[in-house]
Amino acid sequence: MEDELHTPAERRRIRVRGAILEAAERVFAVEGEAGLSIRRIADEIDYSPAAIYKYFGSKDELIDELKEAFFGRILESVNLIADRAEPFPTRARRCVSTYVRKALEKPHHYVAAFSGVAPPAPTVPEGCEFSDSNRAQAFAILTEMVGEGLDNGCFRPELVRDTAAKSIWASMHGLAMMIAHFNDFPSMATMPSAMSQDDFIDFHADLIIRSLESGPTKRD
Amino acid sequence: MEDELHTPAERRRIRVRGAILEAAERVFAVEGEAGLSIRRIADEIDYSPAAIYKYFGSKDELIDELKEAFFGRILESVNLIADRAEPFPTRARRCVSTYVRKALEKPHHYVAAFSGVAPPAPTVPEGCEFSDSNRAQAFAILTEMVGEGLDNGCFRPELVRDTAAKSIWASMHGLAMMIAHFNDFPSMATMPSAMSQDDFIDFHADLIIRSLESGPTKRD
DNA sequence: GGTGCTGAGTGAACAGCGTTCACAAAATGA
DNA sequence: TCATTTTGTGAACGCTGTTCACTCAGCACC
Repeated sequence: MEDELHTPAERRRIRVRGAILEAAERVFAVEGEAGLSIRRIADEIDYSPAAIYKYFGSKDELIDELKEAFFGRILESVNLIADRAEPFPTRARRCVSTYVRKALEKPHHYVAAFSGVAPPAPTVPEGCEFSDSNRAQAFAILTEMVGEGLDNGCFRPELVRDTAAKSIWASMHGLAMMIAHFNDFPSMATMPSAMSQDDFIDFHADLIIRSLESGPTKRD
Repeated sequence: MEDELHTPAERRRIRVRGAILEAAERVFAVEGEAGLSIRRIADEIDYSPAAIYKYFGSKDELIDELKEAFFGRILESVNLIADRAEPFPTRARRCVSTYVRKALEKPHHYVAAFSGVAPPAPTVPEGCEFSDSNRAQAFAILTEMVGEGLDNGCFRPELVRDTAAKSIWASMHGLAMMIAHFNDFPSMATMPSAMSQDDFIDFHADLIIRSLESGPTKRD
């Protein structure tokens, strides 16, 4: 909680660092990873390109920080919904739809966060990944939710918490990626008459949760 | 079916073009989009970098051809399963799991195919996309399958074919992306004891189809 | 057979990229 | 005030995609 460091040098440093991140964030949100270059950031904050390397070890390191911060904000929003007092299966559905909607506020960020390919061997990652903390937190929210559904009998008892949680994550991640990638999803060019994007997110969330529910489910 | 063009010049041209694509495919599969450069391809086939531009308009054009070919191969495999005589809900599940498994045979290809972000405005795409033909075919397979499930009463009658199909696509796409991105999915570093990757794919496929089924579903 | 012509292939160059490095300037601690 | 550390810079290296003037081989036609 004691974020305020007092020496002028330290305050100056985090201010410049923040300016770099903020400029990068701005460019990245609009033009994506392709439009973001070290020289571009340097122009934006009126510094020389080399200066940025006094604050970040590499471009990847800088971008990773952007991605993780954004993903953290998504999790924050989902957490807010998860803790809200609301009847259960509805709340679960809202968690899913909130995740997707939050992710789509900055499609470039979200897609970039998942765009690397991890190597099969246990070597150091090539594609940039999430910190274990973010992965773990995303995962914790979901397992907790599944656990709740199991406890109150809403979900099928034979389900394994962790496994079901990963399945939910995969499915909602897929929708976020689809909409981010195809600007016209779910309408799609070949099939113009379709559900609105907002309605589709809710529909998808319903399907995801429904796949876990125990009894024959009925909706209002 | 009359692919054989007779003039030596024409045959030579498609042979060189094929060599370029084959070299690119090889490098791309192992090192991904990052490791693939025009100069690298040129080295691989003992041509000058400029020569490649006699066969492809740009690097993006070349890579798009790789991606589409790969996605086409995925669809081919899924189509084979979809047409096979097999009891229905099982066949539907197999379509989903086949899609995921095929996609994961070349993770770099699959991830790259979905890595661009389409602009919100109806301008020309910035991220590389699928040809409408591939999108349409992927979509056609799924809608047909959903239609079959609706006809034989296996799926809930209130479902809309196209909407349900898109939802399936999103969910299975999500799993493919997850496994491609996190090398340890679904185990994951923080939670090592978990289902095997193969079993998880089947489990996920089961959940996806189950979310569409009408009655209380029971499995063997 | 000689004569254009079309297309394949090339080396050199351009602009941009991430990154490094020796160096100047400024801020800091004594 | 002096020494030291930190901050910022310009120039360079090696890489990238792409273009362009150029050469040369193969083909059609008279």
